Amino acid sequence: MRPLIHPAIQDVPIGAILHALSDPVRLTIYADIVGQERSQNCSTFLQVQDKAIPKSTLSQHIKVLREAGLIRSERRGVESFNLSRSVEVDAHYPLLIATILRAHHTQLATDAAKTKKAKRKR
Amino acid sequence: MRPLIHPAIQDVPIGAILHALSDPVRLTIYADIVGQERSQNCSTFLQVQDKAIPKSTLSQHIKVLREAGLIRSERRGVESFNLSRSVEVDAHYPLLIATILRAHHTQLATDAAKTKKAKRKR
DNA sequence: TTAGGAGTATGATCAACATCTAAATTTGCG
DNA sequence: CGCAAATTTAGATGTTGATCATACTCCTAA
Repeated sequence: MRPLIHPAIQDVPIGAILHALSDPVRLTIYADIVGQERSQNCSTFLQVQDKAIPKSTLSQHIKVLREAGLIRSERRGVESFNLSRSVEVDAHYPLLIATILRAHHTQLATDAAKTKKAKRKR
Repeated sequence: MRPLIHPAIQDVPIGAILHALSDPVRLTIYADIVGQERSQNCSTFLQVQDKAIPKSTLSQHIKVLREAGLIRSERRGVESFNLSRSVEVDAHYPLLIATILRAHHTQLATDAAKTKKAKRKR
């Protein structure tokens, strides 16, 4: 297996980061990785938003996040752990991650409110 | 011509915003619109980064920005002016725009430095 | 040493996107 | 009215992206 690619943040175009996080599945996974203190192994994400995801799909998503410089994947024995590179990203693009994640949470809350309102109307 | 679509910010998924700004051409155009106090007509952007862009392509990019809730297009006579909706976006997703634009500028600076260094090596 | 589990690579498929040319639409003006 | 200017739409094309099934590589434990 080829070694995993972990680019330096300066070499990652901002567009690649935005693209990586523009996918709802990836944004959810990434929010999870950042949120957890401990790093996560892949299998943690086999369920995203009540939807089962095949492990190959998952692996692709994680690859995109990794090659956007957002996470680091470390192999420990059989499994590999994914941890956020937010310190590095913050150093180069201050507040970027925090702001996007905040927007993500805002949206989750907004969506929940909408669902509630829709139910009330029925 | 159909009326232009200007969604409410709450109805725009964060992914749509990130996707709209993940394209380098669009990010450049958007940065320009936000940067200018006065709104811009389309023809302003016929040149982006030393590259000529056909009007129709430009129109598409502006449409994506508009439907991501990022800009407002107003027709005045024959032409249409584009202005940033940053106040509205800020209200819903605080700091999002400023942070992304800052990252964009950082990247421009970094790239310039790289080019300079590459030239020095020759 | 080998069976099994974790993750990755490959390749297929379908959808979405970026780009362009050409044609259509809208508006202002003679 | 009828033309010209600014922009949008339509249609075509090549590219990238998302998703999945399958096959593969590594590592570990029995």
